[in-house]
Amino acid sequence: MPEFLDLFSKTHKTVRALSDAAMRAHGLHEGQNVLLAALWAHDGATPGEIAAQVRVTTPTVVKMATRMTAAGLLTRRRDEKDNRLVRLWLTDAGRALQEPVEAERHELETKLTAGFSDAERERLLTLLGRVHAAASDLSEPRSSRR
Amino acid sequence: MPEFLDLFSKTHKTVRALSDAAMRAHGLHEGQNVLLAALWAHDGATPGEIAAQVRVTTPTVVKMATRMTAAGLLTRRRDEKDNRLVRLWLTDAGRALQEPVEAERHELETKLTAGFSDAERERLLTLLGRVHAAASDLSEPRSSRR
DNA sequence: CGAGAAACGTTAGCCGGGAAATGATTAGCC
DNA sequence: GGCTAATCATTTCCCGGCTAACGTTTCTCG
Repeated sequence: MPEFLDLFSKTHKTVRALSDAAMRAHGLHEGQNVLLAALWAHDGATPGEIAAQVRVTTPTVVKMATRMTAAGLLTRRRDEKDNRLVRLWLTDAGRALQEPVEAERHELETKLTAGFSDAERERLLTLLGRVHAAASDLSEPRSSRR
Repeated sequence: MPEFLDLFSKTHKTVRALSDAAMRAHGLHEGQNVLLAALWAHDGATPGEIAAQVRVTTPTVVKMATRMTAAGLLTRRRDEKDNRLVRLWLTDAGRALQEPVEAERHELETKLTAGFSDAERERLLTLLGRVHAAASDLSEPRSSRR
């Protein structure tokens, strides 16, 4: 199996497990933190907006929002001016998670790159960034080519 | 949001989408290729063995095996000596996918690291490997510490 | 103004992945 | 030898993610 692909997915799996456990400690499921992050930055966003920003499909956001509403983290309300839109609003509980969750994620990041010098950390980000750019180009060949 | 965690998950998402599309071209769903790879290396393995090797839970393998059996990629047969065990055997169709699928994944890997010098590629693998090691240690603190 | 097009959210159905409970079979030990 | 332990696979139920189909509401254009 390809070296990079293999290592990359293995790494992702273990990192994801850690992230999952860290979020669970705050009563969240993996992935819900990114939806919350979108609202922390822009409360009252619509499912479509969030989906686009988080790079996920709208149905995914809708389902997560349903569960998170049931969990008391946010509320749904239709936009009064444009009744096609639905806006998601944080509850106090949802807002209260911002600081502890952000701290938790920052701590995880620190632990994962413990032992890295600033230069190494920088190199890793740069190289990963190039892979990301290459992957993005492959999935949606923007610009260039004629 | 943490820099590395963010970039890492974004990259994984796009890479995964590419991998998914590539596998779909061969009639597979994302992830099924790793199960097949396990069988290509050791036909007749049990769900538990595969799960351990692929770092996934047994139920996941069982469910995938059910679908892949229905798709004609493999067959289930209980071990004659130990009837608790179930052994998964490749069908001709499952075996026939090895070469094209491996080629496809190798090609994807090449495309993702296009433009990388050998040294850069090596650095990326090394750095990712360190993150993987750190994550593994965090999830199951083996050895050390007293 | 009114009908068709466009923009949104929602639902349904599938897949991979996990935890917990169940069921069957074998291993071990008194 | 028989009863309890351990070992496996399987089932059930969640969650995140995607695609496709659907229903509403708003736009737009004749």
